[in-house]
Amino acid sequence: MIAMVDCNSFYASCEQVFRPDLWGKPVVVLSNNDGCIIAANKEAKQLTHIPMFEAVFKIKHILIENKVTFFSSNYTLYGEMSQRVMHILETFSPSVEVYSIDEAFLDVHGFTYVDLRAYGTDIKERIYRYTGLPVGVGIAPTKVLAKLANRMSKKLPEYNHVCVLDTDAKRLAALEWADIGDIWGIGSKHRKRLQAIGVFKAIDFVKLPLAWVRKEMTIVGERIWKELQGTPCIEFMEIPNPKKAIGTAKSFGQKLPDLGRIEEACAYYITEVAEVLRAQKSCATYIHVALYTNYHSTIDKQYSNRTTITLPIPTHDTFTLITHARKALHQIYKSGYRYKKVAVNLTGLIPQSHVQGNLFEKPTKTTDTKLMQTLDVLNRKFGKTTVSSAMIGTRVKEWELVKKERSPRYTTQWRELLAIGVMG
DNA sequence: TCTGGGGTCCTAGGACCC
DNA sequence: TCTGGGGTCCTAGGACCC
Repeated sequence: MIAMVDCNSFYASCEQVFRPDLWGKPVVVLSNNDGCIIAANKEAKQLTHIPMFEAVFKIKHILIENKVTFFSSNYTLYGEMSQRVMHILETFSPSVEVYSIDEAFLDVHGFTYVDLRAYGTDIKERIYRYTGLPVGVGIAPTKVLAKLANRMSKKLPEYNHVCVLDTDAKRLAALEWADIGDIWGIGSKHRKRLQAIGVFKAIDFVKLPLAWVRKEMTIVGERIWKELQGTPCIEFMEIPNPKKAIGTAKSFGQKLPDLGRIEEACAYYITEVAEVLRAQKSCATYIHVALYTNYHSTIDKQYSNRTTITLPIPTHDTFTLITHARKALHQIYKSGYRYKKVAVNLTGLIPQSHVQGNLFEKPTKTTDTKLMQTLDVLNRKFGKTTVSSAMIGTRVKEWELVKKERSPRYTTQWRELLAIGVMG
């Protein structure tokens, strides 16, 4: 059996933990640049005219009319709250797969003498008591079914956020209940195609011939089909695989026509991704750089382009990566446009211990990590970009993200700790 | 004026190898 | 008339996840 634990409206809940005055009131969290809504709590979701991912400027009046509190995203806070939840989960099972910032699978096979419903309730209550975050728990024989159980735990009040599918009768009842689009791995495209042939419920889906599913939905669909029947096909991954690509593609806070400014942003993004690359002890073989104008705009001229550079020797050296990224940027930049986004991506990631040199250069030259190690230590201790390449510039970062309504980083900054007022 | 970001996996097709 | 067979690697595009 597998348990699936998922935090309710995670980002919004994190904000509410530190704001008791907002308990029971509608709260939403905005994307980078405060562009659209990416999370909403139960109360905000009940206001049906707040669609997810809608542009904020279009519905700001609705938010204000309904007294919805909105926050810029505060990933420092959410990341740290997530770690607290994951640490608690590790006390419940020797084997935990952290699936995303707010979800984890727990391996509970062999828990023969454990009452799984009581176990799930214990998880839910302990997390709430220790962190203030509400979660749902679904327990079932496969991951896809555990995901479904988790959904039922939240949607059907009688479960009270803990649902166990431990018999075939319960499994079939769950398949009768679930809409096809509710199934993990079936997105909007497949949902529409399935509905077109009369498949509306999960139970209809498992009645389809496997050959059809395989042909129309590839092996991905086949796995979902089998998992819904109770046959595990999706591996439990306690130790995450190393990343195959590390990239960043953030929109600028404002549109930038000037190559110099874009170079600074590009160097900054490379600095960020190179740090992640080194943390994983990998080196990159390829750098992809892409440049975009604002495709939503009807008044700006549109242009976008991308290019890939193959490094002579794979590296994780920030300075080498910046040099090549800059070359790539120069290849695709055209003047006369107002740019909105630059994207950098590192791929062809290999372990740093496996870097091959070429005829003219030894690999040690590009993976001599002492300088980079020192840089990482300093920046970790004294703050991001305490020491960095001059390419990121010293001017005001015009490209920086807009975050007008960010809450304090309550759990990671001494100066932003929650202050409790004393009456009288 | 203003519209997110970071990933994964799978398949088909092209280029190439022997 | 009629043109092999077995394989790898890479990329683009599609679909999905949170």
